[in-house]
Amino acid sequence: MKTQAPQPALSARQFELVAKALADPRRMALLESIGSEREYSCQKLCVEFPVSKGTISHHMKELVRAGLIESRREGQYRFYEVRREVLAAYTAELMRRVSKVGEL
Amino acid sequence: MKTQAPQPALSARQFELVAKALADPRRMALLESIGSEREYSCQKLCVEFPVSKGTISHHMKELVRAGLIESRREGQYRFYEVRREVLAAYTAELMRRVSKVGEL
DNA sequence: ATTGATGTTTGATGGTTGTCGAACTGTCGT
DNA sequence: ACGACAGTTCGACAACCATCAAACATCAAT
Repeated sequence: MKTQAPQPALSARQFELVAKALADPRRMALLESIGSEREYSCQKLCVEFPVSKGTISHHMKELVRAGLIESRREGQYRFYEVRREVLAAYTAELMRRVSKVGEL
Repeated sequence: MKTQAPQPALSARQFELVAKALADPRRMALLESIGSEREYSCQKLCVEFPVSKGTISHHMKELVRAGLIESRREGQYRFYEVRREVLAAYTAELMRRVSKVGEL
């Protein structure tokens, strides 16, 4: 019997991508900012973080690639949103992988 | 009201170390092997993984530094054990950091 | 003490990656 | 069409890191 809602289990590939994406402090900080509101504009990130636009763009590409962020375009602006289900799936898979067999 | 047992909250520093430690696939694999039993010898890891002793030692140092592994010496052998509370604290902190304010 | 086995440390190397600046693309007003 | 603003992409560079081989340290048994 399942006690948790059936998360869409990450592929081994995506698991790696998420882990890598979360490993960089700057990327983690970006993720946190975006997560602090329902959506977050790229422009706002560029103002908030002391790095070049190019660097922001690079990091966002990685976060999207990992599936942790969904991006939407609105005119000249781009908006980001955290996909918490993916993050939840990652943590679930993480705990699952280090659980002893035959233990809860 | 708290629904979860109060985990010993990771420091910002340890949070980074754990994220970094989990980012390398080899290190993750080592962690999984160790987690598959109550304890795991370094020797067994050296046999199981197709990398040099030096490399294993390096990875284990990182895992210990992150607090994910506890190591114990027994005669000429060294044994490792996963610290699941730390892993749990990491995932908890991870979810906490990307939760919107005023949302469950 | 000498040998053999287990880990650790060190130096070198090749690959990855975070960062910048600049060039480029795309969109909105005027 | 032009200029201003928003993002992306590219080339280069420095820092980091996974890996190896070899030297070193530690322990056990002969």
